[in-house]
Amino acid sequence: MKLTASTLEMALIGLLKYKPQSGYDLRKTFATTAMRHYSDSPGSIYPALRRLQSRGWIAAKAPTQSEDESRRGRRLFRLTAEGGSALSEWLGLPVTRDDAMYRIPELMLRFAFMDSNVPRSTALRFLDQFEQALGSYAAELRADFARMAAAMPVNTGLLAFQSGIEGMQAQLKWVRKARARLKEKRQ
Amino acid sequence: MKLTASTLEMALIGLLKYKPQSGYDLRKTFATTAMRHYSDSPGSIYPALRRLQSRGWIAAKAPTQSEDESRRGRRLFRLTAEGGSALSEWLGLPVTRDDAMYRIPELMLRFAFMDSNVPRSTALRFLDQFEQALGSYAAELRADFARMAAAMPVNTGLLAFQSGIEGMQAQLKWVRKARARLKEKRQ
DNA sequence: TCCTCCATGTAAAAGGTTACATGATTTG
DNA sequence: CAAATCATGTAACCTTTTACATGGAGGA
Repeated sequence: MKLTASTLEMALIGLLKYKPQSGYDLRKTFATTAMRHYSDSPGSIYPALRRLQSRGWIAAKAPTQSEDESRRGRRLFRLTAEGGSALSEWLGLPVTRDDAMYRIPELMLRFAFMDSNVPRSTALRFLDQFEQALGSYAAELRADFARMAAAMPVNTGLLAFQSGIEGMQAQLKWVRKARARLKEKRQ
Repeated sequence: MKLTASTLEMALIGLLKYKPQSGYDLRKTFATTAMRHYSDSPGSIYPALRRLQSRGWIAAKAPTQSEDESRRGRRLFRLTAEGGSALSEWLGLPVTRDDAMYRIPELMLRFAFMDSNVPRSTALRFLDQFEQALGSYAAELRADFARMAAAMPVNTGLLAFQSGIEGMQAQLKWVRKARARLKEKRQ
């Protein structure tokens, strides 16, 4: 079995955990909601659903029904037990420095799906690790900035670089606020 | 001729405009500097250089030399006149709402390369258009947020969404500061 | 000569985009 | 039933990732 799944696949898994849906439903979600960064093209969704199905993570809603397998028309998918485990495992993965450097969107997707899928402690650990990873990244960025300012007399280049730094600082600020929020409402 | 080029290709073009370099030099830049978000794998760089060469945007440094074409070893590439035009055109492209929603990294790459390649007025127009696009995007995000807060009782989901909003606000703040910087130093 | 970097080449697989095709279902 | 819309399928192409292969240059 494949050990890694694409971000699109995990987005599908998370949405199907919420409730069984058709490929078309999922496409509409990607097309019209805050998840619009994921492709809503049939050429990405339907093949992804096939992969997930052949991996055993999702299944057609009523697998025992005697319907013709090759029929067309609306087909609901649901998450299997294996798919649920895969989701939980993915949500509980440690946050690495590389994640914070290259995969922020995936991290935010993970965090978004944590509610009602993993205990709050997992979300809090995620935020702690995220903060640490961002701190480590910040050190690297400062070194880069020094090297860059020395080597190139490039105005817009330095400004573009600063945009990255400020984005990271905003992310760091968010992490701290999010943690405070999660702790405060001790449900 | 292809009308669009990948972001990696434009990154290569911009670096080659700065000075002629070998594929290995470019790989090292991607591996060790602030441009590390671009792939430094040989499987992406060398094929990309081939594509640019066959498109006429770059050429081997001394094209008239009688060297064996199929030799290995270090080979410098330089930007051609066509490549320079393609770069200028790309830098001068208008900033759309879709750019601000889906292609921030490419926008920042464009801005980084503007210095010494296009007049300052182009950079200022870029920032104006970027600000307007971000404002349009912000309206959409607010609508999303309202719909989302009503539809889902998801804590971490809403928090993740806020991270996106705050990132956009940080970007907006940066745009204004960058414009002030560019205007102040009236070189 | 041997070893170690430097530097480029390439094949296979995976995933996404675009564009088109086609089967169902609803509505007038 | 005709038209529009819902819903899925798929083929061609492109780029990237991964992994491995190969050639050149310099030092011990």
